[in-house]
Amino acid sequence: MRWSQAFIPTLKETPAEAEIISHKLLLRAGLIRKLTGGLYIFLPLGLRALHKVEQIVREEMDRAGALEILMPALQPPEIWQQSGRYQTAEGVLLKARDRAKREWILGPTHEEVVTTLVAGELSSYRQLPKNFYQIQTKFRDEIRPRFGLMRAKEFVMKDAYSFDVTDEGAQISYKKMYDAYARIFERCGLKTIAVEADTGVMGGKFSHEFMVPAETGENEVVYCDSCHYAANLEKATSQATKTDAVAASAMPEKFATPGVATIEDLTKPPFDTPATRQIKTLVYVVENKPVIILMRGDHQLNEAKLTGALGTGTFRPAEAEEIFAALKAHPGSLGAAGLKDFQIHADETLRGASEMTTGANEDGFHLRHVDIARDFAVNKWSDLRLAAAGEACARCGQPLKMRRAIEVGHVFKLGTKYSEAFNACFLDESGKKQPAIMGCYGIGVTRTLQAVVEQCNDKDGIVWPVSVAPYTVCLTPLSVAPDGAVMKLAERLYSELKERGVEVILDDRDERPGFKFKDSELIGFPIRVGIGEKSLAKGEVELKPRGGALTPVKVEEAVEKVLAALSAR
RNA sequence: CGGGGCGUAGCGUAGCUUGGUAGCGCGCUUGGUUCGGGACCAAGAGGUCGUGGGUUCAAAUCCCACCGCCCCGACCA
Repeated sequence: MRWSQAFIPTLKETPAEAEIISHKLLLRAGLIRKLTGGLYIFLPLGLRALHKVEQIVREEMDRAGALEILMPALQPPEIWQQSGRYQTAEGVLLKARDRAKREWILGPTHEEVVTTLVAGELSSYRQLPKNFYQIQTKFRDEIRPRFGLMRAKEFVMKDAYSFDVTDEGAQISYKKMYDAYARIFERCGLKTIAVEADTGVMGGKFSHEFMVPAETGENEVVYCDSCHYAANLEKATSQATKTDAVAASAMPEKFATPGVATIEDLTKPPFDTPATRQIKTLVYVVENKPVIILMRGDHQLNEAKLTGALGTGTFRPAEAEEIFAALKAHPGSLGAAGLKDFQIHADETLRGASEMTTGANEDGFHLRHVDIARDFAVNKWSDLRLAAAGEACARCGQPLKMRRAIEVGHVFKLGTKYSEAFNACFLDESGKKQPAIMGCYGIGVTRTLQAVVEQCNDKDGIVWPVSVAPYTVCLTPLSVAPDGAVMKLAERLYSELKERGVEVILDDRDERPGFKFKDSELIGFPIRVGIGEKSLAKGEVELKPRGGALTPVKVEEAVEKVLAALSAR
């Protein structure tokens, strides 16, 4: 490609819309432009990089034995009714109507479609396992699109769906995808960590997310350096540090705490009760009934875990009026001592605790000398707390760490939820009908692209890995007079590199050297070859890897040196 | 949806408090000089000041409503 013929609108200044480095660079380097919130146009360079990521994904999926198909983005609502997700996923569904006012769904994911396909086509165990994938635009009615391609209303996703005869088979399919994902992200030049994840509305059995560590990530990852345990904060566990039982507990005693409304307030004089010796009483409305949740004062409730403990996701924190109606007290003075007519869920950490302080269920009063076992009618004990950095790893006991990360991929073991809903069954060896055991596997392709930029940049711009760079080599003649020796050599190298299969761009613009250098560094081509009169006088050109040192190379060796430099990166 | 911020030329912005001519930088056009790290000089083109309403002799500026964008929270690849 000749730069003068291309469309590469680089920007010296950052548009106000961008907040994080990758978004700024995607705009400044002329890779994308915004149409409106959450919708982006891929310009030529951006599209080339996107295609590179897609191709890596495709090659690794094929290598793992998955079969590429393409399903419609437009889907009939009936199949969403059939899976039950017309209601449960309603929040993310973008809908459209045709001329007959019939409703359509712009596909946010394709479990329903692919399972319908399989239900009609596969009927024998001999045909399994199968894994179908596609690379396609997905639509989601995001509550808040953000950070350019990171979270958009429309994005390119690779989604794969595996169908197996047995649980063990499904496990193997899952492992294949897990391994393929690790290869894909590695080939994209990304450092990722695979973490245990919550299955959320997908309704699966277990899952892993592939995370790119980044301060700007929207996820919190909890990990352990010594045993390699890593999990999404939603899913993470830590050792239940038992609350010390203090012997010879007196009977509960009510005491006045005027104006005390928080755990924090009680830790101050004159009360001086540490948060670890307080019981936090939360009220949730679960399927229209109030449920009481007890946490230790220094712990936070993890709603993902609560979903698991309750067996339902339809709950919300109760409003202050609802709480008062149920307990005759306001938040800040709540307590569950002596309550009998409520479901009470408590976090494991509180098991056996005594000498605790909690609300008295009377505004302005608390109770001390509370003993969980003696004074509370706990219906269910579960792990409900949000893990925190510094707590002991549940596996090895070492302190856990926490960091932010970008989720670029997610593998799920789904089970038979969809195969049962769509009757995607097969006959096994004994002629018995069985639902296929499914897995589903997603990669945010556009997000992965941005994650690469987020991870690979310096003060001058993007530093593309060779594997996803829009062009790998930028030829920079410092003078473009067509009859000059510099441009003649540039043209010759341009042809030779193209012949050798190198994706090369020739900066034939009549611009000053500094201007061209800045542009090539902003865009981040892995190798730049500078061709100028000074070095040419010595029979040399200048090979400059992005972010590396400039090395003079002999003209006649230039092509080989470029190829060597590319394969070394 | 709740909270915060912002809409002025393609991009970045000043002006708004205290109403009266819309300014600067980048980019763009033309000419010239430059030519190894985002050159310089000169002359230009380009603006319904987000939209609608109100106040006023007069509104980018004051008031109201709406729309859009960005950030923080709930959602996810």
